[in-house]
Amino acid sequence: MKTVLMVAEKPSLAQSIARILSRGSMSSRKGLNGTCSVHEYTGTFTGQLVRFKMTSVCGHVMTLDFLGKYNKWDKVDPAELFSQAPTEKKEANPKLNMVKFLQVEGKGCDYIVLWLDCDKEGENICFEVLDAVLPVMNQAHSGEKTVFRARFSSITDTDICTAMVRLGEPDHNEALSVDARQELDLRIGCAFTRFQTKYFQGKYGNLDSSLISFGPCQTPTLGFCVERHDKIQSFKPETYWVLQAKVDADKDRSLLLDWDRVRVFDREIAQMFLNMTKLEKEAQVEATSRKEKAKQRPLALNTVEMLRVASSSLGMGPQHAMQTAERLYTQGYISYPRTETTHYPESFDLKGPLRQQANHPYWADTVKRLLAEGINRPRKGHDAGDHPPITPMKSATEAELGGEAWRLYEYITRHFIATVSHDCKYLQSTISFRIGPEHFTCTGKTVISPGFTEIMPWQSVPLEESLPTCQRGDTFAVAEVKMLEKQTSPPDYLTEAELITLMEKHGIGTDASIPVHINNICQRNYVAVESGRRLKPTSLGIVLVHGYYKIDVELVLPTIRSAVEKQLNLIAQGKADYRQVLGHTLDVFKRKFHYFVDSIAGMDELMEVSFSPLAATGKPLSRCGKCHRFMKYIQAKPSRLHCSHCDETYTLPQNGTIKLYKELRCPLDDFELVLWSSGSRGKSYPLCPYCSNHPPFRDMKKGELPGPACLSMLGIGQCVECESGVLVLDPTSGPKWRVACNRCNVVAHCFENAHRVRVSADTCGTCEAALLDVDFNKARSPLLGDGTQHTGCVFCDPVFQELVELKHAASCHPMHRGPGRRQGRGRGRGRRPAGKPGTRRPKDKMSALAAYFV
DNA sequence: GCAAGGTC
Repeated sequence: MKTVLMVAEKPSLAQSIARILSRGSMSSRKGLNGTCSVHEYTGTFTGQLVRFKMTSVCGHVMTLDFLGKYNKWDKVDPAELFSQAPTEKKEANPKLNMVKFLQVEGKGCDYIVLWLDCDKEGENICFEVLDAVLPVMNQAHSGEKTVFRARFSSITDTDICTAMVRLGEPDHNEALSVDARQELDLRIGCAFTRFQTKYFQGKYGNLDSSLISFGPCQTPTLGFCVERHDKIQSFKPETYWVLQAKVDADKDRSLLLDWDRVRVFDREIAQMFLNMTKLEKEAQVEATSRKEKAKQRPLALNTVEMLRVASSSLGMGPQHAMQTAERLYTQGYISYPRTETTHYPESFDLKGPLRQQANHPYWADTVKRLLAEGINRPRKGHDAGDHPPITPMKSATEAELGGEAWRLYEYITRHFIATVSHDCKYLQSTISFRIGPEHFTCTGKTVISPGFTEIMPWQSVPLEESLPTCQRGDTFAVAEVKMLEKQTSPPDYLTEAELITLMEKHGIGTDASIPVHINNICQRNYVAVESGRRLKPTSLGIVLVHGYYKIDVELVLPTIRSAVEKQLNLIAQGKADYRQVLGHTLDVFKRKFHYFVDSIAGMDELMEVSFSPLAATGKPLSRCGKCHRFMKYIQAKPSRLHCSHCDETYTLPQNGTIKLYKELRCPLDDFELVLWSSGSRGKSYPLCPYCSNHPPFRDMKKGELPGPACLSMLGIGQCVECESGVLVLDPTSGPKWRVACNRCNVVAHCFENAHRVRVSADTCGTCEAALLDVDFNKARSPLLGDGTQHTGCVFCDPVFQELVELKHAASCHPMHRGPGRRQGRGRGRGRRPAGKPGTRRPKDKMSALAAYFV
């Protein structure tokens, strides 16, 4: 029997589609990566009985990156990234082993049906799947078609079954347009980001951002926030005047009337209108109206609307809201949370999910009534053909979900119930008055039936006293006419919800990536989230955007993306050549880049105002090995040492504190050593600022710590647990002395209360580790007799063995540690494992250490 | 270390 491999874009869709096509009779198993499942069943395909294997990928299989050597920031001129630097496709998520998985499942299959999402990205993934799978599939008989594309617009029985009988072919042009987008984003984003970062980080010490990034989505996103900031800054309040009239309605009730002119900006004119009305005793009723109006129930919920409400009403950031929604989805409480669609397909069973809510403590009454009296069909929304709107799938209580997840679930559920409820109906009464020559109006609303506002009370029409009944020609006594002086007020900072709306309107990002872009500009310190989730740009964010305004405003305009996308669409439609569009667009941006580099002084002028030069930042810490002057320690991210005399900067390990280390100097380069430590219970080790930036040994990675020069004074021998680590004495750890591995989290506690511990120049005759020279405290010396000094091997010496206890550093939370590392505590009694068979270690310590790195 | 786009 022949086999048909079918691939969807994500595991959940593979399951839904397989269930529909197999009519529920399938057998399922997990794939080798533990994430994707394979659903198998038999059926007919092109008139023959076949075995179907339905599985999925997890989004993109591959991602685009530069060849490794072009990722060295110090060695590559960012301008090269526009054309010279070659790119390669790498597995998007190596942990998932997607290519291997597809090949295991695809081996021996005869046909393939691609069920990827029906958008350009999905079309591109089709070809990623084919690249992986075609080489291992059975060879086709001559002329026989083996590759098919299913096109569907919703995940319903009819749509899926129709797609299955009308299989087509994957669209190469659409896939190419995505290839082009990937390459453009990569080349342009990385070139600008690297240039800006290096340029400004090399000049300013208090930027407080380890990266100064640029991107066709994130930069316009930041642009929106700064645009609002500028509006606030340049706002000039204006004074205006309004007339307010009050008439007597009943004995003890008066009505406030709104002026039909709303407001005027000229005091004298306002005064003139006041004078003309003030003398009038009566207000004439000119007209009355009573209209039944409706407040529409909401459209079914899609991702972007959910994120807006989560931010504005629940106070949850988009990234967090999305994570919470994903958890609710995987636990089965809600349907798939990433969708653009606000329309339920005709065949969608609305009553099923509603019935689930019929006994919920908070809304059972409303739901039961809806079920008994009949639900209202949801409004017609937009069908993007991806997934149904976000729908609660099973009932849940606050206790069950807890906190944030509950609040989001509650909103989703209330919103869903609202979409099948009736509109809110109310009566709007209006009375138009004339006082002298001026016209005034009074309106009032009374609810006829609350409809959906019952389940969404925050949307309800506010209760108002009803207006008095009257008709044209009636008069009311004027109680008062007065002139109020008011001022226009500036807009407030952009709310996250407003920003989402702007991004959606300008096509910046997608429902899945909008939260990521917002998160990026926050994390990079371009904007800060203020109360009410308003986004206030930082001085860095403002300087960046104003700099783009000065140099090349297109870099920050929202049209930067849509203009490129227009070109990409030509590729997708087959109207333009992929190579040509790519080459042309890269050429345009390459010119922009060179102009930007040439004009960077314009942005720099703005930087100077807000930030201090490297030389003026930080405090003197350690001496430079070249000029022997003090270098300054700059604590702001990324922490580093700067020698203003040599104009050199040396980056330091992050996330820890740096101190001077005993004024010792590195024997290789004469730089003063510094001591890095992380947290109170973490590790610490000395390092040479020069060695760790300019590794003296081949193949030693930059930033690998501590530098071998320092190890030469403190290294003891190979780690007892990991392959490549070196055990290093932590010379600051006394009186609870420690020896720690420079790679893994092995820590040995030893020689408690010893006065002094030093690494000796001699090595152990048995295991070749460096000997330790220990001065014990006289009163507590473990040595026989009254000796206080002992030299020996920490692994082999019988005296020392009793004094060494092996542990693991608490530098990271146990939850995040890999499984193999938690070997518990144990006394480091055993001998150090012998070297690899057949390898003889050189005696000399320096060359022994070099052997680890070369 | 960088982009944006999928998804877990």
